[in-house]
Amino acid sequence: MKDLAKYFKLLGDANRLAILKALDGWERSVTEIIHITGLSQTLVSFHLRALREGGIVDTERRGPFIFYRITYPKMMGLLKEFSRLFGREKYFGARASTPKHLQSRKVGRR
Amino acid sequence: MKDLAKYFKLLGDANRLAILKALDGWERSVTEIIHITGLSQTLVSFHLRALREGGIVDTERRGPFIFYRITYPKMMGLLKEFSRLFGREKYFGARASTPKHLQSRKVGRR
DNA sequence: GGCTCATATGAGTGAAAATATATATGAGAG
DNA sequence: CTCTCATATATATTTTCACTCATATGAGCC
Repeated sequence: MKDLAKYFKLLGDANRLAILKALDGWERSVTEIIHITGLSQTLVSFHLRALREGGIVDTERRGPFIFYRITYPKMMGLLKEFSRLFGREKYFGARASTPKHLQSRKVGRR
Repeated sequence: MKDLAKYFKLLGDANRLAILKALDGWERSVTEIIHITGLSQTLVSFHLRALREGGIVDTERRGPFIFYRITYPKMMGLLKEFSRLFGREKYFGARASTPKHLQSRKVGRR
């Protein structure tokens, strides 16, 4: 039971949810995540570490950038179902897009 | 976003998950929950309050007993999907049964 | 009324989690 | 090798949370 709770604990923070939403369907660099969420660099880095150590996100360094993506392809779908269940559809309905000068990549059909 | 995080925060505790599992498909009195989970009366009451105030469980008093049930019929299904997603199927695979001398009621097809 | 069983509440404590500030590391450009 | 940009980490502070202990409330029975 404990480890399942661990995953929900990770999802139980508004800033981490915002980060996951930013990653929905995309690979994104930390800088992008910072811009999309409006959170401070340290705070984003802090939460990314938590998500990474919890196994919820994956990373890959390419040049100076570190790209993050969601580990479990189906997770965002479940998040949206939860949203709907609780009458909070609006929050996970749309995915953030990417300013052109930033370098994220759409994640292939997974 | 905030309120969605609130729900996940509620799910992010092993004792609360144990309580929800005890309620899966059943209405249960507090005493039953105490016996099934093995948690102290105060602790169960404490977590039930959190779940109740978060809207995740409903209550109904019948005589001296207060029966608790899960508010969102589909929630346990989603919990199980999450479990599977993270490779934690075992935890929400089976539902607890009821000792005969206790008074819980199966919840109708919902 | 007083007694008992079922459950809730309030105050206090320790621990963990979120955040901020400061500093470090790692990669590429020149 | 130095400078800069991207990102991480260490430490301190603040806030939130789980838990316990003690006590209260509410319903039924005598």
